[in-house]
Amino acid sequence: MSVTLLEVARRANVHPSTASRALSPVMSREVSEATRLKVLEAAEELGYRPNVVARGLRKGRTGTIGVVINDFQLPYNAAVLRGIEAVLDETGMMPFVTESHEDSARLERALEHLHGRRADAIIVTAVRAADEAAVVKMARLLPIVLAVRTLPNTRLATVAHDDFEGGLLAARHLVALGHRDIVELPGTGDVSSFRQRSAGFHAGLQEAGLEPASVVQPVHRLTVENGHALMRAVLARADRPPTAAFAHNDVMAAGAIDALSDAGLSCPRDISVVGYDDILLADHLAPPLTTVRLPSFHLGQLAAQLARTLLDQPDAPAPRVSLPPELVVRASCAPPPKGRGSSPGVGHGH
Amino acid sequence: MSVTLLEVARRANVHPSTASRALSPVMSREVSEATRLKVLEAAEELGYRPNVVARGLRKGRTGTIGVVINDFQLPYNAAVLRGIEAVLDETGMMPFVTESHEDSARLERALEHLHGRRADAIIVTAVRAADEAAVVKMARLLPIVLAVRTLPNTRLATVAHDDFEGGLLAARHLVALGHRDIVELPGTGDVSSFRQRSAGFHAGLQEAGLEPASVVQPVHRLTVENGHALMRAVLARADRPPTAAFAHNDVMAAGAIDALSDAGLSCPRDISVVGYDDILLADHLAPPLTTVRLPSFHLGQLAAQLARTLLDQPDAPAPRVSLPPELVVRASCAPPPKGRGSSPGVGHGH
DNA sequence: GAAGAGGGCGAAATCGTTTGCGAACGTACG
DNA sequence: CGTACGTTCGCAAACGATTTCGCCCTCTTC
Repeated sequence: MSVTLLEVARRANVHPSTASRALSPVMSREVSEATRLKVLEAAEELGYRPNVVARGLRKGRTGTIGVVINDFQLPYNAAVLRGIEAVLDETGMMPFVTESHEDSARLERALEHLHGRRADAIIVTAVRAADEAAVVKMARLLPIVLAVRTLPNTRLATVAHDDFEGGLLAARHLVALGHRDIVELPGTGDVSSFRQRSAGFHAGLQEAGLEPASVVQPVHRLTVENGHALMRAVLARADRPPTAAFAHNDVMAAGAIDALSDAGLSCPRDISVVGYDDILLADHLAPPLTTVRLPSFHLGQLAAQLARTLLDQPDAPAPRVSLPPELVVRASCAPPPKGRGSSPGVGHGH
Repeated sequence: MSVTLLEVARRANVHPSTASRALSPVMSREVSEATRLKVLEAAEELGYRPNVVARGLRKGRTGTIGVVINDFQLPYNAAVLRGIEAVLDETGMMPFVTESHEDSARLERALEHLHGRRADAIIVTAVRAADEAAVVKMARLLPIVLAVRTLPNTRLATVAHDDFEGGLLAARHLVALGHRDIVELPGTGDVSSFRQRSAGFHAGLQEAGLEPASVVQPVHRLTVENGHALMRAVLARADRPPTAAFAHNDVMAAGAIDALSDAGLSCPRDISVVGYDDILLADHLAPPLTTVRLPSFHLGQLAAQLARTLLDQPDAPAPRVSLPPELVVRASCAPPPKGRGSSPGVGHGH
C-alpha cells in the first residue's frame, strides 16, 4: 500500500541501510553528498513517508507524548493543549490526547493505553489524590509530568498554577471592597488545585479576621448546574445571605449568578461574584465576570518542555514549577449593600 | 524496561506464538483451556501490556483514528471530539487529535503526520476548499471521513450539519420578528459550512423578498475581535444601520454585541443578533444569545462509526450524512424599533 | 611506496508481535 | 489395526525501519 524504505533504496540503487542514513538528518553525514541527493530524490519521487510505527519499534521512541486531560468541553483545557502542541511541534513530536472525565478508572485506563501505545512520556493534567497509586506505578515505566494538578506526596515533575495565591487574590479583592460575609463555592478537595484555592481563600479571609459566612459541600464536577445548586443551597440557609461569593471556576460562577436571578437578587448589587480561570467570553457574561486569570498556554509549554527534558535525562531531578495567577477585575463585584460589611479598604494589609 | 510477550511465554513454559494466541480473544480457541489459563496467569503476574507499536507493525493496523480539528480553543469542537471518543472507546481504539489552525500548510502536515503514524483512518473536521487536493491525495492511502465541513466536488464519506437549513432558520426567525434590514457577519466562503450558512440565510431573505441590508467582507477566523470589527464596519456605513444581524458563530456574535455597545446601541432593543453553534454559556451572555444549535456530539459519533465501517469495508460506498440544526430562541432578538421593518409575521411562509 | 586513518557503504541483527505451515498427538471409524 | 481427521502447539518468517560491525577503497603521511 504505502511506499517503503526498501523501494526507495531500490530506486536509488543503494542498500536500504544507506537509504536510511541518507534520510536521517543526523546520520546523513556518514554518506556521500552524491548518494544523499540520489536517495532524497528517489524518496521525493515516490512520495516516501517513513513508517513511524516501524521506526518506533526499532528505536524504542515513538515521538509521541501522551496527554491526559479531564474534558475537552471545559474551555480551560484548550489553552493548555495549545501550549503543549506549540512546543512539541518544534521537534516533530505529536501529543496524543485522552480524556479521563474526572473518573479514576478512566484515568487508569488512559495511562495504560498510552503506555501500550508506547508514548515516550505522559503529561497528566487531570490527576486527583485518589489516582496517586496508579500514577506513581506508571511513573516507573515512563516519564510522567503532572500539570495543573499536583500530587504533593510524590516526587514527580510538576507544573502548576499557584492556586493558593489565586484564592488569596480573590479573597483580598472582596475584602478590600468591604465584604465581610463571603461564601465559597468549592470544587472537591480530592483535587490539589481546588484545595489550594480554598487554602488561599481562607488565608485571605483570616488576614481580615473573617470566617466564611457559611460552608457548602464541595462539588465533584464544576458545571453550570452545580454552581446553580450550590448558590441555591447558600441562599436557602436560614441566616441572612452573604454579600459575596468566590466560585472555583467561571462556569460555576455563571451558574451561581443564575441562582441569584432566580431568587430575585442581582449581581453585583446584592451579591458580588468572583470566578476562576478567565475562560473565553468570561468578559461577555452578564455581568462581565471578575475572575482569576491563569497563564495556561504558558503552563502547557512548560509541561511539554519538561517532558522533553525528562526524555533525554531520565534521571534529571524532577522540578516543581509554579506559575503566578492574576486578578482580572470586571463588573461582577461591587461594595456590599449599605449596612452590610465594613468600609472599603479596612482590614487587609496591602 | 517493559515486560514483553517473550517473558510471559517463558514464564508459562510455552512458545511465544502460543502465548500470543492465548492472549488474543479470537485466536484463543486454537489453544487448550489449560495453557490459556497458564498464559493468562503469567501475563497477569508480570503485568504484561502488549506493545501496540509492534503489533501495529505486524498487523498493519494501529487501532488509531487520526482527527484533524481546527482549534481546541473553539468551544464548538469539543463536543465533536467527545462524540468521536465515545464511539472509539467501545472497541479500544483511540483518537489521535491534531490542530490545523485554519492553515492549509498545517493541515497538510497534520495529514502526513497521521499517515506516518499509520492511523487506520482520518477524520477531518477542518477542511477548506483549498485543501481539496491534499485531502484527495491522502484519501488514496487510507480511509478519510470529512466531518462538519465538506468538499462538494469529491466522493469522500461525509458527516455534516445541514448548515443551509441553519442559515434559513436564522433568517426566517428575524423576518418573522418583522426585520427587513438584516446584515450578515460571515465566515470565509472557503469553508463549506459558512458558504452553506450564507446560502440558507439568503434564501430565507429572498422568501420574504428581501436583500441583505449591506455586505461585509467574510472573515477568515471567527473570533471575538473579528465579530467586533465586522459590526463596526457595518455601523460605519453612511446609510442607516440594520435592525438585525446574523453572525456565523456565537463568538463573533459576542464581539458584534460589543461593537453595538461601543456605538451606544443596545441589543436587542436597537439591533437583534442571532449567533450559531450554541456554545457553552451562550445562554449566559449579555443578552442571552438566540442561536442555532447543532447536534455536534451526535455528529462526532457518526463520523467515528463511519470511519470504523470504512476500515472494514474499504470499498463500501461513501455516504453523505446531513444532520438537522435547531433554532434556540433567547433574548438577543426582538422586533425592530418602531418605524423600522414590517409587522411581525408578514412575509414568510410557515 | 607502505602503513595507518578514515570515509562510504553493504550485510545482517534487531525491536515485539502475529500468523501460515507443519509436526505430533490422540481419537474415531472403517 | 491402519487410515483419516482434529486439536494443540512449536517453528520461523514476516512487518519496516535503524544500527552495529566490518569490509573496501582512497587519501594522507613519513
